[in-house]
Amino acid sequence: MQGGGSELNERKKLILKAIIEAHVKEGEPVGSKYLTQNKQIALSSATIRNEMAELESLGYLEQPYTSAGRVPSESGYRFYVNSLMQKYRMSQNELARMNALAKSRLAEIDRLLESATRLAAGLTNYTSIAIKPKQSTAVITKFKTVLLDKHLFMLVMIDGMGNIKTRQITSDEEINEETLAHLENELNARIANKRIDEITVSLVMEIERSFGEGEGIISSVIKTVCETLGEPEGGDLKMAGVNHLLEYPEFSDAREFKELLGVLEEKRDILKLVSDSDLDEDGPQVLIGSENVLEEMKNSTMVFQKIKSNGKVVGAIGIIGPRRMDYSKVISTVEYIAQNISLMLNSSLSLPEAFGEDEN
Amino acid sequence: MQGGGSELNERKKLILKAIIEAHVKEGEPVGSKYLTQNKQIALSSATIRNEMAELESLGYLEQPYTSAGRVPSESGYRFYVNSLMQKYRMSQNELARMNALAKSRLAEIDRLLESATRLAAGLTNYTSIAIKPKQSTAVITKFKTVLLDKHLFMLVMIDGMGNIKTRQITSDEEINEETLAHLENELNARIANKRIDEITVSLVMEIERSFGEGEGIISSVIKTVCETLGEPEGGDLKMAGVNHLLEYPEFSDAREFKELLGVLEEKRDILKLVSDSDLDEDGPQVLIGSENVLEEMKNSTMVFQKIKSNGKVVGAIGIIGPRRMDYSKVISTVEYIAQNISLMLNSSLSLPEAFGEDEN
DNA sequence: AATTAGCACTCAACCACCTCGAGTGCTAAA
DNA sequence: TTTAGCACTCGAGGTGGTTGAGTGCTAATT
Repeated sequence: MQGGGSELNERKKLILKAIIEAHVKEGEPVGSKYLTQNKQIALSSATIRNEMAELESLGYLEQPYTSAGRVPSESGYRFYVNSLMQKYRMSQNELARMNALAKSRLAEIDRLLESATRLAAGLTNYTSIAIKPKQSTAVITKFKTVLLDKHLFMLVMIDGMGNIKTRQITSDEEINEETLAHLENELNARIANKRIDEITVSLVMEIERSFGEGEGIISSVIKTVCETLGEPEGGDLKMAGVNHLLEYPEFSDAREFKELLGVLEEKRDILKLVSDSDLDEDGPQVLIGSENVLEEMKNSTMVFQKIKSNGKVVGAIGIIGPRRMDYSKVISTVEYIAQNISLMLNSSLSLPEAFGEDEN
Repeated sequence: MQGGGSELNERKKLILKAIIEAHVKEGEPVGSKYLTQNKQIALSSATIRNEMAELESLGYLEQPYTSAGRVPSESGYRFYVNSLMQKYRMSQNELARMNALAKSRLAEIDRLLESATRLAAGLTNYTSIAIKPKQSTAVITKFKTVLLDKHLFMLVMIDGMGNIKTRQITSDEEINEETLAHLENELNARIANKRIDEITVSLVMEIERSFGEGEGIISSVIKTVCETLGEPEGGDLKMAGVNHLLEYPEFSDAREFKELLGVLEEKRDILKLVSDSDLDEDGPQVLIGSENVLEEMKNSTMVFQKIKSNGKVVGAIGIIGPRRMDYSKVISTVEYIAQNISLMLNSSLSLPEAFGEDEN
């Protein structure tokens, strides 16, 4: 289905490329006559028709109905992306907007990803998503506490991946700095670096015993910790530019669009899709139509790239649109943004290896 | 346009109510014959027709075209909501789902609102939004710092409204606990309780002077603080169940739906709409069609209620759907959820009044 | 052998026309 | 005051015809 395309001579490649680019631009089936306008193809419509017929029997083109023009098939797009496509040249304006992101120097990955989605959606006119994978917060390596009020404090947890999570916890009893410091020590001594199944009742009781009184908060703290460890958690998905999709006739069918929207809102499936994808692949990944496992996306294309910080995947940024998509532009954009973010994260001085060897 | 409806006799009210409820259920214009099936209305179709004609001339009904049935007008819905509607009785199942939210005991308003939107969308089958108003973080009353790593720390800021914001800040130089404690003190002494226009360069220089060395971080800290104060910030909008809207024929027109989606994504306008609404109104507020100022929402209805914690508005929860909406159910749902959340927030022991008099 | 002109054929899109029926307003009878 | 009866309106939906872009095939041309 995908066999390298070495069976295609140069002329077929030229025609296929022209058809795809015309179709992407116009959104309509491309006929033989239309292609004769193309200066690169100095052939009569009849000859082009013959070539098109062959390209169709090879599976690269499809005909919506007899006597309509041709439309690229999934394999057609795939071959185009793999072999035919030229690199997209960014305009000055586009470059400027991307670089503005880099200059913003947002430290938190959450806020950075949010800006990145908005940017990607704005540049491409498709829907953009940003993903933080559901990394298993297997253990918490370090606890910190901050007293906010007599009855309220904040628990800061740093996990093995260098993620920082905060939760606010209220207490009926009054809390003072000492109690909190004590709590912090106990947590770091007894709970830190333990998996959820290693947090036993006796462990909790030990902590409670070490508190003379004021042990009221402990159970809610432990509950919070366990929730943080246990939750499928982390898996977060932001999106922007959903409304762009409605500009494309492909999504004028409400039912289909509703399904896609449902998947995007549900988040779970998309997160899985990205997590399951080839981990070692550093560059942009392109899933065309049914290459997406999800039934609801069989008429869409997703382009995404993982974002690495110090060798670890910390997120991904992607674009979702119709199968008929400006692949060249989208792929370049995703690639450029993802690379920039990775760069920004790496330059803001490494975190991970520094953890755990610190004090505690 | 809206005049109390005292001009309507009981029979007209009965017919108007029946028309609206039939139209909400069926989604199509309601004819006089259809209404004769209604046991409550023991009249012939001809009589009903006469009444309908009068209701139309009073502005409560509209006719899509001669010889179609009648459709409620905006004023019709408005009158229905104000005077005709009966209280919706929740089913056991619905009550159970709402109470599950109350039991979750989420402390942070963000996460609470997120759960609430999902619930509201699920219960009503419309789109639900949750809003945190852009309260002017005019001043920060208290700073806290947490050292996370040699080159990274977290700045915790508590503003006048009791909101807690955290930002991570990286530094090229190494940071130690003492530097950080010093920084915290300086911030609390010099920056706390100052408006953004009161933070002068000389103030910053004073702080820098008080640091022998390691003053490298100060500028980025101040920058972060100013960003936090200056940003329109805070205004946050979550939504859920957008795809539900596509089930209603009202939104099958892609262009219109795209506009609504655009407004929802842009967030700004919706936030403004809710912020501008009657502050003193405690109950649910219903904006039908063009009662929404936004052009894009003139065919939609928004029902929302503010959420108060200790007398202050800390958010709102709402439903957006077509004008033809199950008002009774939606209003009850919004009301119930909003009340529950307010209750939860109040029961988790007051914050605001405790701030500022603490230490610092 | 490869290319092209020519031609018959196909089929969605478009339009004009028609029928159907739900629903109306009005009038006159009950 | 209510209702039966009737002529009328008008969108929805179906039919049939035309148009034209596009095809595949064949035969002529290079």
